[in-house]
Amino acid sequence: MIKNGSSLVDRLVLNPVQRDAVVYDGGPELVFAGAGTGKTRVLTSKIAYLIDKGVPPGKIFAATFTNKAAREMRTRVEDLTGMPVEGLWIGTFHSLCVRILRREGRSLGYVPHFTIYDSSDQLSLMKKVLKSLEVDDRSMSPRQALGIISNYKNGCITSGELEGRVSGFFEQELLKVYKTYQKLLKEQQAMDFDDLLSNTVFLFRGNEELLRKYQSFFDYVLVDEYQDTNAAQFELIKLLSGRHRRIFAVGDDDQSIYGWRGAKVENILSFEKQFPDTKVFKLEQNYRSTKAILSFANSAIAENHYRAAKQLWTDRSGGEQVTVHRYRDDRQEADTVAKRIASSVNGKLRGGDIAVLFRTNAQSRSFEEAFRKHKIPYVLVGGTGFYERAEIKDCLAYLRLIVNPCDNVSFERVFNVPARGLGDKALESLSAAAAEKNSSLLETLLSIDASLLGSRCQKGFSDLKSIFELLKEKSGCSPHEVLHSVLHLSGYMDMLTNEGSEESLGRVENINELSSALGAWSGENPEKKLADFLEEVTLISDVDSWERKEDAVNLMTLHCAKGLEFKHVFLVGLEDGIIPSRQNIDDEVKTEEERRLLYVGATRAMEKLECSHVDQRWRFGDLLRSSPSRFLSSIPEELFQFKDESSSFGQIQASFQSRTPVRPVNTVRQTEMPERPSYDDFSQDTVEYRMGQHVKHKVYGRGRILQISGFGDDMKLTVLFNDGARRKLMARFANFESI
DNA sequence: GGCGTAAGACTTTTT
DNA sequence: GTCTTACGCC
Repeated sequence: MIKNGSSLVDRLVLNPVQRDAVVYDGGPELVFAGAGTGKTRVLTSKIAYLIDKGVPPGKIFAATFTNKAAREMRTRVEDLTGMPVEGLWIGTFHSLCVRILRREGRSLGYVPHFTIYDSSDQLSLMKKVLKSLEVDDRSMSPRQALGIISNYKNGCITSGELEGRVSGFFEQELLKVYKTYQKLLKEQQAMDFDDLLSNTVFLFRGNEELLRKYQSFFDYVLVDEYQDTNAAQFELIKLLSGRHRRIFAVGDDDQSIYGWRGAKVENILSFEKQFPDTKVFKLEQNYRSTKAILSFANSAIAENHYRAAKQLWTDRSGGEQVTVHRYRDDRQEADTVAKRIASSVNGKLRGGDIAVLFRTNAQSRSFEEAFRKHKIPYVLVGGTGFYERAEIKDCLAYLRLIVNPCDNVSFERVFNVPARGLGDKALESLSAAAAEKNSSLLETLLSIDASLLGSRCQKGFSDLKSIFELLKEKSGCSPHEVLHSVLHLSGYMDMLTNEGSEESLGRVENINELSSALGAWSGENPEKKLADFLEEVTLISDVDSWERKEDAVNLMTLHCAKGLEFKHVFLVGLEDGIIPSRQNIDDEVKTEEERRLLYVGATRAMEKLECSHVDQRWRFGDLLRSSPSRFLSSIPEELFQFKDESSSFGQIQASFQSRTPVRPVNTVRQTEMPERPSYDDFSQDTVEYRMGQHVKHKVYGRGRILQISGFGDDMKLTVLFNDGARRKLMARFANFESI
């Protein structure tokens, strides 16, 4: 396969710009890599090139966006170099940081086997924090508090730094919450996702010697998807490459879609300022899509102002025209897409070559139903993952407690599962004892006489105590055996089998699946421990476990689709309020991110792109009317073909824009829609309402309309009144007074 | 003091 | 439509 004598760089299949980017070795380097321009190829070639030049793999730090990308890149590098690349630091920022924190976290007060809290664990902890601080839950919701704290952490701002900087009651309150939340995390030897990044930064900030050690430990710092790095990741990169400045970043500002998670497009746009003497390469030749698709995507993204100048091109001329379909409702949309897929799949085009991409997970439902109905195999990427199921989380909570007995969140999750007569009062008395001993709940339970806790729950406590005593003895066994013991000693399996319902049978099946997954994992990683399994399971992402199946159509969100490609792509639900999302529609910066999301979706397609929007969509059990996405109206008509299928005859219409006027934001007005005979009854609406409209109610006073749902006699209005209450009213009974 | 039922909130996107 | 929370019952 490999010609002897030729150097590796000659064997790499690269165009001139790609090649220049791979061999450049003169300091900071930024590669703008548009969609489909061979970004992964450049990155893997670069790593292979460095290794071939004699850089030990262990001296390369390469951050990718998903674990899947890391796995694939490792394999490709091994293919290119022809040898295993032991010791290469490649992974997501989160997993690379965990690796550093497990080694060095002691100086931050963490044991090596600390627990990683996922978002539901975070929520449990935050609820506890707000309760203990007696924060009025009307002024601050747990989610809101977590969101703000997450922003602080992504910016590496400690609660200490906030001190003295905050004013106002809410901020003072929040600071207390932030402090308590962090204090509890540390007491429980747990970190949330944000901590993994920020704590690594704090570790290096606070320890010059350690920083120097890691600065010389890594000779090269490579970052994929640079446009989606946040402030913490940026600082980490800067710290690690501080000595040698050998930093190589690849990204595409047009594909920055994680701003809501703290990612900063500025990182890529101001890279040259941050790292002087940067050499910039621009990959603009697209090898993925047809010209028709690329023109459509280019035109959509051209509306954005905040972006680096560039223009993707391809020498693949022509291709099938992009189509935009209009459907009556989301059911028709799903059904028609399913039918079209069924008829287009053949020997050359398999289900696995096709993807249906949507903005929100909720949209997947109608497609799942339609695919089942038409017997089309599909895989849904994401949604509620296996490891988020209650029974799986319960099992994992037991396992976590064996690894880390300080983990009170896990303890509270399972201390009465299966039910053993322990409730709030029992927890209260144990908590009090734990506070007195300055110890965790489980450790307290194990160390004290159960009879000291309330008389009523003694039996339960002594049962629980002996369960964990027995489990402790098993902690030296293989992870698989430990899980087995958990399931049987805790009574969890008995609980499910005794119940005997269909649901509990499903749960048993899931647990068996977990058990075999753990067994298989142990087989593949004999040297790894239970703690490693728990870590992997927590840091796993939706796409990580996705594998293209030959015949299964892929259903996923636009975010999940990043980095993937499919021959045929269906971009569905292109409506105002969906994309751009309702909560981002009034904000210019956020709307630009939504447009990039559309761009990401469109550029996933290789041969055929089919877009759609619907007139009405079910939401919360109500039928909501929608209008085509504003993004569509900025794309020149000649770049796509519009097909109105909302009346079931699917006649082709010459023009998109002339038939479907762009309507003002969120107005609900039947008459603005093009004529649709079957829906004439809408016009019976006698009163018109707008989102945001101010109204005055006889009883509740003044307020503002937040949402309108249903139509005709069923129209419901959600109104936020000035007394702070949110009420849902039937429009026809509302009888608002004139203002 | 725990357990079951009904109203209530709720959906953007995820490591 | 689904998951969470509050309340009343046993």
